[in-house]
Amino acid sequence: MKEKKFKRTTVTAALPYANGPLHIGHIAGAYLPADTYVRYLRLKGEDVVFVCGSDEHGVAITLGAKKEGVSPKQFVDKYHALMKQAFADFGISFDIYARTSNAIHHQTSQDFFRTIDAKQGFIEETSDQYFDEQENIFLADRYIVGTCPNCGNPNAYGDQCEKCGTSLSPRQLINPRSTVSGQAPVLKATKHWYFPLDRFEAWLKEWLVEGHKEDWKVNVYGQCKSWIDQGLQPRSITRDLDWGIPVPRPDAEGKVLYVWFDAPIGYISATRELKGADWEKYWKDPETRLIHFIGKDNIVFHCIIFPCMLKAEGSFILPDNVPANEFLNLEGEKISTSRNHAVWLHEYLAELPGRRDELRYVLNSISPETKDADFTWKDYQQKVNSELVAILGNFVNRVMVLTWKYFDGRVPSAAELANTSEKRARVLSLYQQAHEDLEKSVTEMIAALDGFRFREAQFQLMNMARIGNKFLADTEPWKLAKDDMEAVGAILNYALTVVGNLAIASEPFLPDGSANMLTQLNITARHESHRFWNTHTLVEPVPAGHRLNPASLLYRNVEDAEMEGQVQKLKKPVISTTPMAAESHAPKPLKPEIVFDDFGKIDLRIGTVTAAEKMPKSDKLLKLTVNSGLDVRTILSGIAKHYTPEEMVGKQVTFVANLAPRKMMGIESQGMILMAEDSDGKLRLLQPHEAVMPGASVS
RNA sequence: GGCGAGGUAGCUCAGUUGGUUAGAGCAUCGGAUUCAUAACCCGAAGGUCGGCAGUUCAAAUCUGCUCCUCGCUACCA
Repeated sequence: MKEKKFKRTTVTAALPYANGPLHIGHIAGAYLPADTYVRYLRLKGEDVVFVCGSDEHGVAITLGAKKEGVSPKQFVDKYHALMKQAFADFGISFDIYARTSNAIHHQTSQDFFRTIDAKQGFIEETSDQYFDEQENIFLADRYIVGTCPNCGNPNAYGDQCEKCGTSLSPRQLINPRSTVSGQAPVLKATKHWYFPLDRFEAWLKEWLVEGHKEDWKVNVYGQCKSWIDQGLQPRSITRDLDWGIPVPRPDAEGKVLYVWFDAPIGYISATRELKGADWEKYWKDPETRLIHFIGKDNIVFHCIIFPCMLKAEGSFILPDNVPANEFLNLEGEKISTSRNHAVWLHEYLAELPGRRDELRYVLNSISPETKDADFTWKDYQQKVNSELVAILGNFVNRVMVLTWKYFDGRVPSAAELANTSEKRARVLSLYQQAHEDLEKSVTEMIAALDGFRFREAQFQLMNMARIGNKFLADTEPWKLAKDDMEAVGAILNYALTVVGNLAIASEPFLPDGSANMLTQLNITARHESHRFWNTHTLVEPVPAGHRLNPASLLYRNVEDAEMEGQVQKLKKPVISTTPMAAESHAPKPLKPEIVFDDFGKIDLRIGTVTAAEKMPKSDKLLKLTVNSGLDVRTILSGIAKHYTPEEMVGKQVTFVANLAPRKMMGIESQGMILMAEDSDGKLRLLQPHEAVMPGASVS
């Protein structure tokens, strides 16, 4: 694609869902790269608006509120405040952090809906859906469980059975029940509106598949293309719920917009809230460049569905790029809120105060730009100590200390280093080399920023400090100080120039360190900064004769003791301190009461697994041969993700012996192995405390 | 199961038309140095480029198969 000239840029960062605090995965995925990019654009002097806000609608909010015993409004108020504060404390420089429960957002979303409705209409469709009479809500698929018609798993979800992997619809479940109340739901007719995504297929092929083949990241493009190639279906955009944005139609009483429909419009309403009457040019002027920063789980929505919505509305511009990141793991495992396996942003800020740049630096240097990345505290400590402290911090410090030592804190003049001596000639040539290397790094850093390659950009920043260190080591001003102070002055003058350029260059990555450097240098450098970012060349922000402030350390080493606590916290995530995690730990609701006779019908036995193999073509099923004491039977169990066939052999298992046989993948399963399911979905065998005879009954 | 993205030195990653001894930073080891937060600077060592097979004079790079990780698979937000 040809490089297009834009007048301004609208940058969005994914709206975080207001049901829990932020963790480092969120930051690394969207907010840090977005913030870095926006800071860069601002420094260039571009007209940029950076919007974000809390996503506060949806069923999960209403359920979360119920669990905490508060209203949805109170619930989102709490998490909105928490997230807004954490972002602010961390220094993410949103121009506005809005929220989707604001009136202006409701109005914007309804206007958006009305326009599309008037222009080309939505598809209306009435269907029977499960309804929880006790809670008075319609149940989304994930909130219905029942017995899987395929494998007999009694806890299959309405969309899929996690045991056998079969895709289901709620209607297929046997004995469905609501996960909210535990009650059996009833079928109730309800009308919904669907967005005709299928009508945009041809347009998407042109705009996205052809138009963004080259300039979008390969992971983003690949997934979009695959989605489009599979064919698109109309998508429901309304829900039966009393929390959300009312559907603006007279015949839509009690309906709200589906949260996925209103959430991205939140970017628009946030801009409206911020800019007032001036907002439209950030969304409707073709000379505005729209960039969405998101995590990979949001790709399809931001690259396909939202653009189609914008296109359908008709007056909006489309995203120019969607630099989605992959995921961040923590100490080799997925970040999990339910197991409290996470580093929470607000906790980090409280427990490691004054270390904002450190987290930015580490997260940026492992940024999951092309594949999932792993955050470890050991790596954090190492990167801070041996890069941020040892290379950048140390360079700045030694230049400052040298200047104070030899020139009493006054910037020495850059005397002409004529070839009057061999030593001076050498310094001159080292200077020329350093300058050339520095210019190259600056050019590459800015090119990387333009290409959303923030890891690379930050590496080039550090490279500038490396070049500075080498320059000092090569010129050895502390030796020249014995007989040629003019040369020392010239060397330090240049070294201070490098520090000044580092102060300017580090602002998008390390805002605190940047400010600290400017303070030490006693400059503001606004004009030079603008020049630096626009011309891609070194500037001279520190004039000779200028008085410096006293030297102070930029960064401190992270001591082992500081890491101890963090590592320990992850090792024993017994009870979480965060409300969100505590709530996810809550066991499933109690099922309806039964009488003893109901229980007595079930014949539970202990058996021994004599053979086990993986079912071919199945991800989840193991085929077990079980000696039940009475017979030897084949039982299929959806535990392949949790146990290998090898480890199953010889194990005693508890199983339902009188369950009607069921055929799965062509093989009959004669029973069902009992498993305990942890909050993270992990399955563990139920075994007798000590070995018993096969066939022993369980009661 | 289908689709998408990844699998390159201990760690984080480069390697865009297939072509000399596969690169960088950090870590490790050795050396040098003392202005500096035992920091910096120089040097060395370290990789069967996930595996197998194929195309080719030549493959990390192309083709097929296969293994591993993550995501999507359409009403969980």
